[in-house]
Amino acid sequence: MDNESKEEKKTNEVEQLDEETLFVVSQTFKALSDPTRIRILHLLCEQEMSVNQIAETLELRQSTVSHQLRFLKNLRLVKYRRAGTTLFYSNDDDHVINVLQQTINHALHH
Amino acid sequence: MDNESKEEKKTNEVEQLDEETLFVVSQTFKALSDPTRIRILHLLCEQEMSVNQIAETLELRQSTVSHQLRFLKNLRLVKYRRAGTTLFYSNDDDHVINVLQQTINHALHH
DNA sequence: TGTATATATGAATATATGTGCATATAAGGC
DNA sequence: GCCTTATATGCACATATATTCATATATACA
Repeated sequence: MDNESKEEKKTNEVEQLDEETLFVVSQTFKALSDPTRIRILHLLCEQEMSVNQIAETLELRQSTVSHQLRFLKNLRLVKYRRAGTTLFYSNDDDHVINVLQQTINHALHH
Repeated sequence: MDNESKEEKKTNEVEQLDEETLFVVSQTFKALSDPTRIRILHLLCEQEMSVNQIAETLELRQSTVSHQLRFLKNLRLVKYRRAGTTLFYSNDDDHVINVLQQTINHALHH
């Protein structure tokens, strides 16, 4: 009989998720569960943008955008580069962006 | 010059998401943003299970599981089949399950 | 019809979350 | 240094969410 490994399951038994994995996964999806954050990430898929540009494009308050960018930054989903007083934000997690695009396309074509 | 279509973007301009798409996408990710629902869906990936089986396996109250299953059922992420007084729940959306597994694997191997 | 078992539901509660206002910080130009 | 511009942050508030208890519903069976 085969030895058990983390990647395999026993007969008829599903491995349970450890707490850390559960936390990371739920946090990731939480980032994608808010319409404002989805709009921001969708913008940043294709180009980098300053906080004010994002706010103007999406018709949101500057503080709202800044708050959400902090959220996304903490999860390392976005990064920024400074140019004077302006911060240009951009995508920093291809896996998550990919998952987002997949799901958007799935929703659009249905 | 090419005509514009819903699927293409103008030069340097990202198409904005319509409200319905935004709602569907955010709801989908909201379903995956809670640890309890993740655990339930992860269980149901591989096998169908009754409400009580889920509750026992995950050490949750019956009512908690039932509430979350209703949530997942409303989004058509799970379905059930009746056998007497017992309801066997199972996965009903391969796309979402796929996205979940992808992200779990991404989290596990990092 | 009555009882047992499985599941669903409503109300209550504690907690999390998103947004806006006001203000702080930071960088650049004068 | 002062002023302007861009962004971040703390607080307050309204709303959403997850869980629990108690109870309702539904099916099977004697």
